[in-house]
Amino acid sequence: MKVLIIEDDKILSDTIKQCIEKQYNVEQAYDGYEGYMFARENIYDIIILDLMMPEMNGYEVLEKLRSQEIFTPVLILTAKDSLNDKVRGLNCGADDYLVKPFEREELLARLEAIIRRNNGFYVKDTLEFKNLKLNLKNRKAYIENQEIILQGKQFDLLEYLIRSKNTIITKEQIFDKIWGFDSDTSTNVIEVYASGLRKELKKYGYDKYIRTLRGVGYILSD
Amino acid sequence: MKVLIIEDDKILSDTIKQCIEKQYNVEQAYDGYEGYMFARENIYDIIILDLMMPEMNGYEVLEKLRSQEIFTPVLILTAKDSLNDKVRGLNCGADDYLVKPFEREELLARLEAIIRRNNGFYVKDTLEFKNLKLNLKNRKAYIENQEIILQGKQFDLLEYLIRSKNTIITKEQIFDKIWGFDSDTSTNVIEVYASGLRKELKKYGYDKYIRTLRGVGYILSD
DNA sequence: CTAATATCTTAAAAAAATCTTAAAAAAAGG
DNA sequence: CCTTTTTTTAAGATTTTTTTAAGATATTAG
Repeated sequence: MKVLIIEDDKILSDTIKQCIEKQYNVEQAYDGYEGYMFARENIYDIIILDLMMPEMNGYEVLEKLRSQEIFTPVLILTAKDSLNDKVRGLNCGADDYLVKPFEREELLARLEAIIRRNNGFYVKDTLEFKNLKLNLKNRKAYIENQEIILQGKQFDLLEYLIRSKNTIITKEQIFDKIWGFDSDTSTNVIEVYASGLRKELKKYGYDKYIRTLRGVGYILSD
Repeated sequence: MKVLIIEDDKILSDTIKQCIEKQYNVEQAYDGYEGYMFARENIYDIIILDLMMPEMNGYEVLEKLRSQEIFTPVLILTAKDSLNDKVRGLNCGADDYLVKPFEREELLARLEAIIRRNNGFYVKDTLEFKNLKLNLKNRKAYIENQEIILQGKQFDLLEYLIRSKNTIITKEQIFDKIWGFDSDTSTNVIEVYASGLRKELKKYGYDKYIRTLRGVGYILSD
C-alpha cells in the first residue's frame, strides 16, 4: 500500500509518516504543486492532502487530479473546521475529512475505512485477468489452477499490470511504483522483469497479452 | 511543453533547466538577441526571460516579440526588486515576475500558474479535428473510433498540425518543434513524415486536409 | 513550353529502444 | 558465516523507428 502525504508543514508531515509507516509505504510532497505532480502518476493507494498550502491549495490539487481522471482516494487534512470547507472538499471528490489536531488512532481508522470502502468491505485478496488469478495474500499466481512461480518483483509487476489492465502504464510509472522514484537502479530492470514475466506466462500462451508500446510503456489487454 | 530560457548567466540557466527538465522540454538562449531569434519562431509554450542582459535586454526582447504578435507567455526573472521594473515588465506583456534568488518550488508553481491561466484550469488530454481524435495520454489516434497506428514522430507531427489547425505552420517551425532547432537532421525528414502521415490518413480520406503550401509549409484545414 | 526548383515517395541504411541471457552483487534465511 | 534466493548489471541480439538518399512528380517563373 502506497500512501502520499501532501503537506507543507514538514514536521506534521513527518509525524504523520511516523504514525503510519509501519502499515504503509509512505512518500511525501511538501507543496500542492509537487503533490499534484506526484499524484498524477497514479501510483498511490491513498493520498493524505492538506488544504492550506501556498500557490496551489488542496482543493486545486484535488480538482485537477479528478479532472484528469486520477481517482486515488483522498483523505483531506486541515485545521479548518467549518462546514463550508468540508462540503467543498467532499464535492471535489475527497473520500473523507480529518480535522487537525488529530489522534494517531483516528488517522489510522479513517485510512482503513477508506481502503475498506474502496475495495469492498473485505479487502480483496485476489486479482484476475482472464484465467490468470493472483492471490495477493500468499503471493501465488495461477493459470487454470496451475500454479506459476513468480519471484517478488515479478509478482509486483504482474499485479500492477492486472490492476491497470487495458490502460497504458509508462515505464516511469512502473519504476516509481515498484522501485520508488528515488531508486537509483537503471530502468533496464523493468525490461528484465517484463522479459522474465513473459517467459513464465508463455507456457500458457499468456505472454501475448503484455504488449510493449515503444517509447511509452506497456499495456495488458486482450 | 517547450520552455525557452533566455539568461546570459549560463550557470543560472543550467540550474533553472535542471529544476524543470523533468516536467518540461527545455531550450536555452544565452543573450537577448539570440533569445529573441529563438522566441520569434513561436514554438514555445513559455519563455523564462532575464531582464539584465548585454546588447538586448529583457524589456527589448519582450517589446519586440509583442510588437511582432508573438504572444508566448513570459515569466520575467530578475535580481531587480523595484516596483518600477515590475510595472514595466507587466506593461510590456509579461505574465508574471520572479525575483532572484528564488526557490525551485516557487519557479515551478509560477510556471504552472501561467500555464493554467493560458490553457484554462484543465490540461487537455485529447485533441480533435473533425472525426479524428488524438489521445495524448496513450498516444493513440482514432478516426471514427477506428484506431490508426502512428509511430512516434508521426504522432508528434499530427499533434502539431491539429494544435495549429487552420493556421499555416512553416517547415522551420515544424522542424524546430519536433526535431529541435539544434538537430542536424535534413529537413527532408519532414516531407518523409508528412508523406507517411498522409498515407495513413488516406485510408479514411483524411489526407486531403493536410495541404502543402509550397515554399512555406503546411496547413491542416477543412 | 522549358528549365529550375520544390515536394513526394520509396527503400535501404543508420540509430535507437527493447529483449534476452548470464553473470555479478546484494539481500534474506538459516 | 555460509547458502540460497532475489535483484541488478551488462552486453549482444533483435526489433522498430528515424534518417538518408535518389528518382519521380508537381509547381512556378520566364
